[in-house]
Amino acid sequence: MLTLKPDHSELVVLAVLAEAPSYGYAISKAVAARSEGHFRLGPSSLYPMLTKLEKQGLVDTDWEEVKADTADPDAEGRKRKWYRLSPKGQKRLAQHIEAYHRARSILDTFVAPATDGGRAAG
Amino acid sequence: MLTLKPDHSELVVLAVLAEAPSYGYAISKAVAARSEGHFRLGPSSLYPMLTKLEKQGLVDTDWEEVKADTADPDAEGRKRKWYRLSPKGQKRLAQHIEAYHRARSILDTFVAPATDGGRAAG
DNA sequence: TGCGATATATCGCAACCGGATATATCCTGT
DNA sequence: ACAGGATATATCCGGTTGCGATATATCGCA
Repeated sequence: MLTLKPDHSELVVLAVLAEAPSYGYAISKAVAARSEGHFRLGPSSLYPMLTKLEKQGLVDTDWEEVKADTADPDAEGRKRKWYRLSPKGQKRLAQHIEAYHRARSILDTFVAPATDGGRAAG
Repeated sequence: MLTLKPDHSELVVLAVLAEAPSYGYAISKAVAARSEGHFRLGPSSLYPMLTKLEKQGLVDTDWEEVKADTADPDAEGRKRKWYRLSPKGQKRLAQHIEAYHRARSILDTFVAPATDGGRAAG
């Protein structure tokens, strides 16, 4: 049973992370760049999803301290949370891709002008 | 700007109605049949949407009296609400299809293994 | 010193989907 | 005559999702 509305956002994020580990802000930019600005993933959509992915064990995380150019070695710098695709996440991505391909082929039959089968009224 | 999650249900219903006028129950069956059972549109999803389409003027409606085989001519039979795509609905369908095609081509670039452009971190 | 970009995160609203439920008629088999 | 399944439309409600608005804080540059 296919979902009529597959979670494209999750697919996209997992696909981006499949190429290389990344962090929230960079993922947001990467999605916009790769889609030539057609897809946007704002903070309010992205971060809750990343948290969800983390809870589900689809991604592993690490904090990076982006130290400022300061003399004080104890100074707290900007923090960057890196996300890596876990093996579980890779399997999930494969499932997403397969589901997307099936949904796509079926949707294509609806979008394409019908030749014979499947009249509207039964 | 593309929606990551286009309303596929609406696209499907409009596409079915583009072939021929139909009514709720038949649309539900047609969707299941054309998708070989992979897409399902149950009453609780379909009827609110048809009502929405009607309110937006995307479909025109007519009630059909499906008279039973009875002697009484005044007997109330089963009612069937037919939906026809309006010109406005045809335009909307065209927009849906165009949006779907764009979303599909972009999603394909995410799904396909990347060759060079658009690294995750930037 | 200030401002835009970087960076993460939550709140709350609206939309959507689907299970459960309600109502009523038609058709077929027994 | 009756039962049961198919036909046919419709609402209620809860879970999920997505997003605008908002909050906080640092970095880099002029």
